[in-house]
Amino acid sequence: MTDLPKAYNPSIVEKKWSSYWLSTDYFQAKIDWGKKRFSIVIPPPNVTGSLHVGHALNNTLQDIVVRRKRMQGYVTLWLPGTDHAGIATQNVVESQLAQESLTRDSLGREKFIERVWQWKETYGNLIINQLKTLGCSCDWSRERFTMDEGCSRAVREAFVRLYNDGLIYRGNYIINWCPRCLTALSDIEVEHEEIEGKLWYVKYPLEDGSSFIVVATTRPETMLGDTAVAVNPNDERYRSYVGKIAILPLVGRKIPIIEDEYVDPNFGSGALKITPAHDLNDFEISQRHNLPALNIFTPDAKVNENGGNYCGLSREKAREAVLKDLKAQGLIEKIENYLLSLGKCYRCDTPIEPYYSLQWFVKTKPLALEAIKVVRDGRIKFTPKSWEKTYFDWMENIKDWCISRQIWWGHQIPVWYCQDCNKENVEVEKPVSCKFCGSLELVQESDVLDTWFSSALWPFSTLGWPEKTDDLKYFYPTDLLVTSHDIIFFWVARMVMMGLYLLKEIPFKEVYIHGLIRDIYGRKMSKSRGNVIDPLEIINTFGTDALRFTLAALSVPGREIYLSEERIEGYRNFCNKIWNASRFVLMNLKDFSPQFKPDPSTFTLSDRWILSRYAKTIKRVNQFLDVYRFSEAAKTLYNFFWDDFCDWYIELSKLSLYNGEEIERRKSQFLLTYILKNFLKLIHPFMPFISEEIWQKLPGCEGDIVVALYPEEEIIPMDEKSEESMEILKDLVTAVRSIRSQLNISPLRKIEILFKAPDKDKEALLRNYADYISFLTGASKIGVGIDVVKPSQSAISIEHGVEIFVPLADLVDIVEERERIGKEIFELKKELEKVRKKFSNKAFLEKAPTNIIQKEKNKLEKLKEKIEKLEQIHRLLE
RNA sequence: GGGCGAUUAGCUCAGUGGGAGAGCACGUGCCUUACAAGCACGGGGUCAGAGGUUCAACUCCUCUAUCGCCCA
Repeated sequence: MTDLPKAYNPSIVEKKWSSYWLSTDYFQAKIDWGKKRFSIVIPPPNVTGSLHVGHALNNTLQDIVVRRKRMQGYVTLWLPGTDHAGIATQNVVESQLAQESLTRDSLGREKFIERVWQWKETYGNLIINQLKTLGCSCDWSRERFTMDEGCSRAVREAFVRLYNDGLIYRGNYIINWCPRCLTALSDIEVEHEEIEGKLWYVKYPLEDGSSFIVVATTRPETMLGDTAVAVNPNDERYRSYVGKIAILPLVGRKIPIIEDEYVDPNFGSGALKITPAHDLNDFEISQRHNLPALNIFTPDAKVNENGGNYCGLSREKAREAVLKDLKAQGLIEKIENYLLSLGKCYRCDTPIEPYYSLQWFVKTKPLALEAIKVVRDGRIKFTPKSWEKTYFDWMENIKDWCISRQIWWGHQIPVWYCQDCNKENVEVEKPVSCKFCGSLELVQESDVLDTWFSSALWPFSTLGWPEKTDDLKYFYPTDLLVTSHDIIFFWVARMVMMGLYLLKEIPFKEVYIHGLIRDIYGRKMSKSRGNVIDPLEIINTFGTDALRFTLAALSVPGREIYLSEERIEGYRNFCNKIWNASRFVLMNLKDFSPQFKPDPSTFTLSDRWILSRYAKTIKRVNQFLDVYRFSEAAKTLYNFFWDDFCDWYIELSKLSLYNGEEIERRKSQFLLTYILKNFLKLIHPFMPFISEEIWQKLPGCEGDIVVALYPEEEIIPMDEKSEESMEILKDLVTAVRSIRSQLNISPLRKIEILFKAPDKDKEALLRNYADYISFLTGASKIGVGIDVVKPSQSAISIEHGVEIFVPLADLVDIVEERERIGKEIFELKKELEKVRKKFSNKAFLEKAPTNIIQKEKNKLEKLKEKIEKLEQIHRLLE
């Protein structure tokens, strides 16, 4: 007897194998120039906190790919690591400080950064441990961090090269400023939200006192920084105003009225107030007309000294005050409701302030050209392909990338300003003296780089670049990147640009884009909504394998994932099913010898059938995984195991295990073990733990499943004939069971069944496998023949032309039975009518392919035959 | 405003130019010596709407409606 418990207990099993695997070197990629290799780098999770279920999805999919490749014999590298996540991490550490009534300024830059490193140690380790809990088979000996020494060196090297090639510059521009994070952001770090706002029409008096010009604005408070009013040159209404001077209300500044093509005459009043320091479009117009840019806000978005009386007010208060004063002076003409798009910081949700300031930029157009080309050429392939369009659209309209951040946590920009000659020294390592004037007075740029700058180098900085390491030579370019569509611009696109620019080589050959996880209402998961699913909680409740399998089963390309606990529970039950089926097999291996090889000529129909089903399963699973159709692969495995193996094969194997000859029993033991063993290998990438656990218990399974050979299309042939015969038997069994169920016959009551076969073949099949049927239907006696006569009182059914009679003198209600058969005839006739209609259509016979016509003909014949038989019986019941 | 995706059983979702599927939920009967986290049987859908292409449309095309996402 086996000592397996009745229910699968994941937690013990998972801990055991997790630590066992880590004690081996299976996950370490050892360079072997003679072998094919597969490499992939992890999208490094942010060290801001713990993993969420989105990470679980991302890493499960990677692990499925990686484990299969490893089992297929590739030298497989999955390189793990974490991301320093500049602003986000700085924010969480700052709120931690706030709880101790500290601020980063009170601590000072150096102490603060120390604190962040402490945070990184804690949460970086937590994340790595969570990945291990999830079963990720990463090469932990190669773990990296975006701010470790090597990655930092790579960042400086990349910066210097870009700078020397003129692709990095510093300049005064309008950038997106977060008044809470107190830093510049790039365009894509701003999230736009449609809000209901207002459009205020404000009268600006003309200097000559003749009249007013009315401007329309959604942000009246910014008028404090206006330096012009612009109209469209073709706008007849304002022709006479152009060249005149307006007096800025509340401020009294004299500002010119200019003309510019940008102005849309149909928007608002057709006259646009120009605030160069706080609006991108205004800034561009101001550049064309040499207008000054007047900054009216402090970094935390309060009005500064340029705002006169309003100085010190927040943006919101300033708006109220300005409107109140304008109204008092009768300068508001009208107010309209208006839908406007409000930019918010992607890290803290604070409304962004367009801000004129001195920042560092990457000139992206030249980089984008190459990056577009490699995807067009198919050198990089997206799955699903539709994301390529998104990629192109963005790349083709790319804007320069603001990379400087006014925060402390990150890679400090490798630029040293000479205090004597004011020139920029841009170097990989800190220079001793100014290379222009020899001065020793050098001060490093205090800004740090955008987090995504270092992420862009991840696929090669982690392999040793800029050194020409063996790792880099062997593993670069990587084979695959698995990520979600929300960071195609942030990360994927930039890795392509940087890889091509710095290494003249793509960073990866394929990109698989999976969906985002949402809750059952389709909402994004977020901590503030309180709808996050904690993967560790799920793992505690249902087990890691159940979670992994669920995530894979829900991963349909191009679709978001709606996750619910019910679904996970269902796959937990599947784990239990695997467990118990294995338990059954193990319980029946008493005299099993792994050396025993059965003679295939002793295989019965169900043996040949399950082997054929198994062969198809291997083929389909491999085909689906090759194109990243995780859900189809998962479903194939699920259906094979539960529906074919458990529901039919195991049941039928009981015949030979319990009642068969020794040779037959041994044959069944062999096949049960064989199928189970190979199924475990097939499912191992999805369910690493339970598969390893059972593998280790099964006799004849050598070594560890982690490195067992993944089943490929085998020598085992598909056997359509056996599948067909088995289908017939299954349908007949179901028909009899259905009779039992409908007539409420107790499962304990033995019944007699008579089969009237339509031909010799079916007669032979039924005679040969009558034991299957009696076992599966609980029949005590089975009669088979071509000229069986329906017993007077019996339930009847017809499947595959076989008439099934279950004599039940006391149980069949003739009236009810007549009614039931009448109903079935009616349904069949409806079906028949549909098929007949096809044949009455001449064009169908002329144009449809012959195999389809044949198929329809068969269908027609079968329907006719079945109806005829049923009608006969129907008449008999009168 | 531009682009993308979705609309299939009560719920969550697969699927395919030629017989509408799964899981969960539901109903009925079963503690059948692997499994009640189970077994058996069953009910349930004008495949969003309209038009078109085709011998044939849930599937391809167009439009409409609703929902979601991205970009400006």
